[in-house]
Amino acid sequence: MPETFFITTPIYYVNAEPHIGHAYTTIMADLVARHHRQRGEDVFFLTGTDEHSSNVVRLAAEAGRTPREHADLNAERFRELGRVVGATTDFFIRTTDREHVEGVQRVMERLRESGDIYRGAYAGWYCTSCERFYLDSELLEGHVCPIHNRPVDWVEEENWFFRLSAYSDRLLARYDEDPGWVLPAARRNEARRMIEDGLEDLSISRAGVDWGVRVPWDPDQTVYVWVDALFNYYTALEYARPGEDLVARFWPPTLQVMAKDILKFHAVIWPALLMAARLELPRRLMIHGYVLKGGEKMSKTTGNVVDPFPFIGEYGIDALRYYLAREVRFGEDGTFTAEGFEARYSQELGNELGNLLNRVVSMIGRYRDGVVPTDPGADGELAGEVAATVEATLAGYDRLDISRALEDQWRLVQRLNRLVEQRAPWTLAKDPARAGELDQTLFSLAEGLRAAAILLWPVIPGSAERILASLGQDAADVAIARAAWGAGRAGARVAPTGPLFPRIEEKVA
RNA sequence: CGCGGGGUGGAGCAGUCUGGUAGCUCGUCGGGCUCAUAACCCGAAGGUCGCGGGUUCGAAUCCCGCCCCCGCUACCA
Repeated sequence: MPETFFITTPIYYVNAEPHIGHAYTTIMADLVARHHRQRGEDVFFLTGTDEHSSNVVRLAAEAGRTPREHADLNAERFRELGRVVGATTDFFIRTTDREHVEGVQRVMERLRESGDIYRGAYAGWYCTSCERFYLDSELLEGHVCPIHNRPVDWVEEENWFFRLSAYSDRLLARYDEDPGWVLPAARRNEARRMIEDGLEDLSISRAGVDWGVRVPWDPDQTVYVWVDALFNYYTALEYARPGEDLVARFWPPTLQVMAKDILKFHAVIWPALLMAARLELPRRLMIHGYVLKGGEKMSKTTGNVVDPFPFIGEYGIDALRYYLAREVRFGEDGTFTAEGFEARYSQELGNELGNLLNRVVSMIGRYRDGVVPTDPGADGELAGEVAATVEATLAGYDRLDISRALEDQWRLVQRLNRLVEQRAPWTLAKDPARAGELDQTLFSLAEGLRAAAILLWPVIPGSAERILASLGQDAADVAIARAAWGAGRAGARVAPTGPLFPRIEEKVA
């Protein structure tokens, strides 16, 4: 049985406009998912949309729609985003799915059995946009929400509470037993600090909200949206493939990817809820940074939101995947600039990688009638470098330092360009006595490029497949094992192709 | 106030955990090559690593203090 690998993105809030940040999260998760598929693992990649909360009801009403219509419309936009960025998602969950709703209700019963659910009174100022209570001291003059600048409501209600405070020790123990549980370390420390500073019990239901999951034993209450949302990771497995027990096969998540703004929900509340429900905790959480625009957080207010769609239309999805993976160090904030994007596209993808394929295929065509020479077996040094790059790739993905893995892979690409200059095949070709050297050089170039394509496949899948096809290799077989020196199809016939990353004159604003 | 991140040649970054010649990409300047998407390769110039103290034979890296920027608040990954 192959190892299983269950990876998730957060579910995206339907009220949001899909922007490059969502694309980034999905793309990074997809890189990891694809990489593990290359290793031959049994991968399940989950994403979806978060559709409940009174806020959805309000916005839907403002748009003259029912909540359902509103959610349907926007969920589709996120589904579309996933398609456009090339995400190999296995299932797209919507929290309004009937099966999810029922799943959450079953989970609520499990939580209740823990004995850590109790009924409590809550009175305070509540902002429906924030979905949270405020202290008097936190509010602006006249009881106005400091975030939304809207009046808050005085709410007195009986809610169901989760005894989160009782889980501090167990949570800290989890952190201690595996320092790599939450990555990167800075985020782990931050989460730990939240726990050490003391946890308050969590209200996990709301009264008077219709658009949500009913608390099974108290239909007047609906489940707090975050509890509803978090358990998507579990409920999805219950019904993603009817007739199959994916829970048994995939639970718990091997890796959960998310941005730093939802650290507390995933690194504190979520594991506590799982403990209460007697479910295994995720093996690892990866908290990534923000894609900044001009060094600032993107915001609709300041109008600096980057819409990924035009860039994808102009340059192709591989270019965006490559740029984000390379430019933004996984785990840290990074900056998106049109100039940087164009620079990496033309310099690295076009000039270095695309042109490398072009010149290699062209030389094999010109000097060897399009047939890759068989391995003369004398390029041990290059073979070693390829092997080292494979190792660096595996290690990089294991540490989730994907930017680093990509840098290492790129060094191989650059090494191959250098090899062309060093060996100067055009000179070798003029001297029949050096035919052996020429064979060796052309084989090594084709072989190195073939390995690079396989290693780069998670990041630039379409382009990698084109490279393999152009080299006369099976583009469908991208198993990491095939990146080994000499593992390709022998005596392959190359097929010239158009430029992989054509030069582009127009610029996308 | 508190929590977190950051300040490294013109620009953008790595290196800081595990002290020991400061590295990468772009840009600039000079040279080479001609297989290739006017692409590729080689070389050079350019940095007192935010400021001040301390530890040390030795500090970008460890310790103390200070300054500045950013996030934690938003439609939002």
